[in-house]
Amino acid sequence: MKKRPESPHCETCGARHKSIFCTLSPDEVNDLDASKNCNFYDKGQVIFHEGNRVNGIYCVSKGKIKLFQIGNEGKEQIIRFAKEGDIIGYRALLSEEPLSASAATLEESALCFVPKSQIMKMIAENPNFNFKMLKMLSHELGEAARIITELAQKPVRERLAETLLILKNTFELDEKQVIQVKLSREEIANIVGTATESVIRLLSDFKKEKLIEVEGRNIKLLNIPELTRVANVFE
Amino acid sequence: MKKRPESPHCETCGARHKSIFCTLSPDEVNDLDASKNCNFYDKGQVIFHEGNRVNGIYCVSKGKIKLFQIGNEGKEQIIRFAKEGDIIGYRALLSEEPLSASAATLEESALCFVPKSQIMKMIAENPNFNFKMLKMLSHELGEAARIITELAQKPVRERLAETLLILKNTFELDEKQVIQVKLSREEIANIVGTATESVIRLLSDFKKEKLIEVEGRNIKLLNIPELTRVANVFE
DNA sequence: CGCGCGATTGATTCGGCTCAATAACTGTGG
DNA sequence: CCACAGTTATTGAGCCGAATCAATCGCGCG
Repeated sequence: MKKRPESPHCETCGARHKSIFCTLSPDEVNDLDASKNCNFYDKGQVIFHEGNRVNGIYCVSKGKIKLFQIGNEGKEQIIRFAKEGDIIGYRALLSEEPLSASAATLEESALCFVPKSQIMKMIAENPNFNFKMLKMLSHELGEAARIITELAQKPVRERLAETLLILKNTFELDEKQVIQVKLSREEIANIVGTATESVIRLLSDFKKEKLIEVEGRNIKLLNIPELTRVANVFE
Repeated sequence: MKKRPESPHCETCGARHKSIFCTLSPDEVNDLDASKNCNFYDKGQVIFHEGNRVNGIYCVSKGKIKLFQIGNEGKEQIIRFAKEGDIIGYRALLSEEPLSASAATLEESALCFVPKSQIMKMIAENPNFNFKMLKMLSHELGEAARIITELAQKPVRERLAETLLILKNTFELDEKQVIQVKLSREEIANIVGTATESVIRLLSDFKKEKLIEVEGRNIKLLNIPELTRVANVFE
């Protein structure tokens, strides 16, 4: 049996301070803590399945998560990522629709489940929290719109360059400029919306052009300004 | 000078009953009405520009609106539509970011501007309204995710078929099965994310296959089940 | 040490874009 | 009411980006 770390307490949870819960009062934090339920996941485990119902949200205490849909040919499309402090499942909860995406861990992770009642209570009683929620949703909506335009209009090379930059912003670089997330070539293809082989060929092009360096699943960014130019992003 | 119809009163505005404002109390409706400002637009007029700031939302009292982004090559990408009872501009308002899209009328329209203060007041004081807002945003987010997957994975033919079905659901059919919105071939291409010529060729294919009939900008749907099959949508 | 999946590379095909040339249509002014 | 100009729609030819298919390579791991 795998040894499981202690379930974190919201009060001391490092993730909380970067999360939507960062401005709760001490009382509210205790409330949240009492209602939550923490679970640990191995790499690659599914947290929830597209199409199912949810009765709460998941807060990422530790780890990295991909959210994806399965297209008609069974191909995965990665919609977004979540990391420490992010919440997932809130879209389906608030719209009262089935989950529009599945979630799976990209590495060993810990997630706390917070029941709907608790979320609704905070929305109703804490205008600050409510406003943060509205803000998060509308921010996401803007991101989604941007992605739609780029998928519709940009060639794969530009989208891949941009994806690398987005991964950098989401997961940051270490001191060696390596993006702090490990994805298979196929997963990268499933973000960009292309074939695995195309990702491989283009990454190898970028390598030749000295924009990146690749070692297994580690990608080191050598020339971010030029990568930005290749990505053709201005905003 | 163009003759302008009377500014509608929220209380009697037909659009209100299908809108997010449908459950306001009489007092709130009066409040809303006092704060709003109605404007009339010709076909093709721009209501707001991507990148600008907003200080309120627009409620469509009459007419049809397209929301779109301009990609790097200057190509328009239509993100969504709004019709009677829909509101636009709320994403930027709530996220406190610049507008992520521009809005333009597809026909003569009337829109009421509701200032931020009024919206915020209703969010703060009317939990029902607040919840509707959260629900709308998260619903939209789900739609956006679905569009992302389809853009990334489906061929143009399927996307066009699906677009026709979406237009049908959004704008309805008249008694002759004609979609009740007039779009140029280029605009259709800018929804689907393809070239104008491709839309023309595929519409002509659909015509040959007896799926649709076309007369100028009127599109009549002859065989919705088969069109659904072509669109390859199951959900 | 060998199995098996993920990564890579090459060859080929094809969907869909671009470019170019008409044709049809819309609104305008005489 | 017609002629003209400027769009918008249509059609054809050719090209190209990217997908698919096939084979090989190279780990990571039991």
